Amino acid sequence: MPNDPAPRHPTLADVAAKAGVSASTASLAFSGSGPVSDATKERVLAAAAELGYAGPDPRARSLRRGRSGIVGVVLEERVRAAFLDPVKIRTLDGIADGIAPLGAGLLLLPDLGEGESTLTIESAPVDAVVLLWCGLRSSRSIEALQARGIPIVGIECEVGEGLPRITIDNHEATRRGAEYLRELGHRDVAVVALPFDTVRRRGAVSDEQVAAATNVVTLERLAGAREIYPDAPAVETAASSIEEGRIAGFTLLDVDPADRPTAIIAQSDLLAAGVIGAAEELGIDVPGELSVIGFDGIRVDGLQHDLTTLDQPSAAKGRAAGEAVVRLLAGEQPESVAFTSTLHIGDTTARLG
Amino acid sequence: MPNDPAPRHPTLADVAAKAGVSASTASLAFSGSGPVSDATKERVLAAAAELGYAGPDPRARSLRRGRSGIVGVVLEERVRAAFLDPVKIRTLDGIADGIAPLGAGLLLLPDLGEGESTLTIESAPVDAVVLLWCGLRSSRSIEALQARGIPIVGIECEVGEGLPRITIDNHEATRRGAEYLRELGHRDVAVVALPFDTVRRRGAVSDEQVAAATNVVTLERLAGAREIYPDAPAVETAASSIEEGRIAGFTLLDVDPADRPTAIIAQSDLLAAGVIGAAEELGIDVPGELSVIGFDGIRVDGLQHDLTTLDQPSAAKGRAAGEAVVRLLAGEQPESVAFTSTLHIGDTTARLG
DNA sequence: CTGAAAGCGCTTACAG
DNA sequence: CTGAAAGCGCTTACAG
Repeated sequence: MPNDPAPRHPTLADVAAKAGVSASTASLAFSGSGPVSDATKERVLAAAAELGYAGPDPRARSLRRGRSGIVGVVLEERVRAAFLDPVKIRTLDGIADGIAPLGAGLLLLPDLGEGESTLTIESAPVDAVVLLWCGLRSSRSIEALQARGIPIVGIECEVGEGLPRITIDNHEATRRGAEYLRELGHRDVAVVALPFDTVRRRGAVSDEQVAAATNVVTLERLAGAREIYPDAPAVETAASSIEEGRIAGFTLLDVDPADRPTAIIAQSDLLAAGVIGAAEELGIDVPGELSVIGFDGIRVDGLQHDLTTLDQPSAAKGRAAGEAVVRLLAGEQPESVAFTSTLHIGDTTARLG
Repeated sequence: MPNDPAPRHPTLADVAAKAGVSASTASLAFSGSGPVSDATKERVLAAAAELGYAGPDPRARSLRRGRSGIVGVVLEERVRAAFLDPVKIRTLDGIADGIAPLGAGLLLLPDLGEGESTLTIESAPVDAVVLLWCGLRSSRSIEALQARGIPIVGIECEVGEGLPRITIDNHEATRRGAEYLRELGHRDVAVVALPFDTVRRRGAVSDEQVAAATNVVTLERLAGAREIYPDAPAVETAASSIEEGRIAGFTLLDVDPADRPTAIIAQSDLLAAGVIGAAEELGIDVPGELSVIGFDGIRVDGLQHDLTTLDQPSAAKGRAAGEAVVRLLAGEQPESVAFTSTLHIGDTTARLG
């Protein structure tokens, strides 16, 4: 038995034919952007209803119009990962808010495609793109987008000359946090760092690794800490998560007490929560024996402490990015925006000794 | 001074011309899906590089190929709202996981467009769609999608005959929770309900309103509670949030103590957390003077209690929906999936008196 | 108010 | 291995 012929769906041409009008007129009847007599319009709509025509095909329309009504958001990794990180969620929330006037859809894309058929920034039908904490390989994608004339906004991401960037004071904020630890008398301070690279590793970080790193946020925050503590050792994590913080915490804390740092600067609140968890498991009192400082200012699920942290305006960052997209699409040239983080002093830091 | 002519971006035809080959050959050089000599391919790529051609236009490609590589997720309301609800986030996470084999992008769409130019389900270039807690007006959209032959999966949503649905046991689970309260000796029980409709209201709900309601989840959970407590009054909220729960809590609790319920069945954990907050503000002890039960099994930020709740597998629901999408796109006919919730007994419920 | 024509940029049989 | 042709489904000037 032969296969059924693929059920072809009616097109505007079919509707036009059925209604006895030209395709142009039928088009006008649907878009409402031209003068069509009520009678004709009615005839077209009736024909459409009869044929089960559901309106213009979005693909054809976007090709013809040159716009898809979609704003892409490029995530560092798998789309899934974004839903596990409260900072990203807040930022996405802000972006959605910022682009609201556009009535556009939000398309979540991974930074790199894995298979042949994977939808990537380069192959996605987007009108504009927001890059979120972009990694190394984004630079190629950025070139491709620019070649195609697609507006780009970067959040914590070097998008290049003349493109708006939304940033926070990673270096200065961390420096301020470190300074606070110094004021509390701490001398032995270690850093639990975000990933340095697209390649995910764990463990102590050498100077060579730092020199070769590409994750700007990680580097800026590390540099801020080392402005106060030039010799602070750093442990790399594979992601911003409580579990990764816990692993790094054990690396730093499950040693001879004499070799233990008295304070840890974690580059995210999730990492800080993990460090605190590790300390608790090892019977190390926070903040009595160990001070911990985070970054982000989110509330971490299940954490019984009021974390000392650098509170950053995640939603505002996203909103600013969304607004920049709106302006770019309107042909304007929005400025870059630099936000400031605030040191929130909680109960996870204490004076030494 | 006249405007600059809009800078036209190079097309495949330009590249082909420059390379001295036909458009078909140039296309093959990019897609790699046909036999092209290495020399020719190189020439094409060189021409592309010189012209700054970044590869085939996604819009044209998707029109021609008939697929966009995008899966749409339709949210009840504004896209923003989804990022505020942990249950939705988890479900989205599951969907992203489920469709991973597709390499598709995830497009977030509001249930209803507001402006003329708004991207809606009907005007979005999607290959398949997941409807999340769809409301009343989804039915029109569903017809439109079906007319266009786009596969649909519903999560807690009546998508119609033959289409796969992912559900949980809303009625039975709530009934079980109510039964537990009855076992604890409670007689005066009230329900704090999710919205009954697209139109958002607050306050006591009449039988007429129940009869006219369209939100199936709300109705099923209410019916489950009333199977045990047929006369349980219900208060409607405008959304699933702590603040809405707090408002409803005051409605029920800020009255003559003799008229107060001894237990409240909240239809979500966020609502339950709000109710508990209201009780605390009113000096009513939970669970001493008031038992509260939620629904979802999420951890609520800042809630100091271990909430008694009906734990539902949100991520698994999303994953099942994603997997159903994959099967539909492969031409298979996936089954509907019904999940079961578990009664988690925490410390917000206690024996009466 | 309506229609004929061109074209958005690509891909895919089909010949050669 | 390469090219000429048709066409995906629509919209938009341009005439009438």
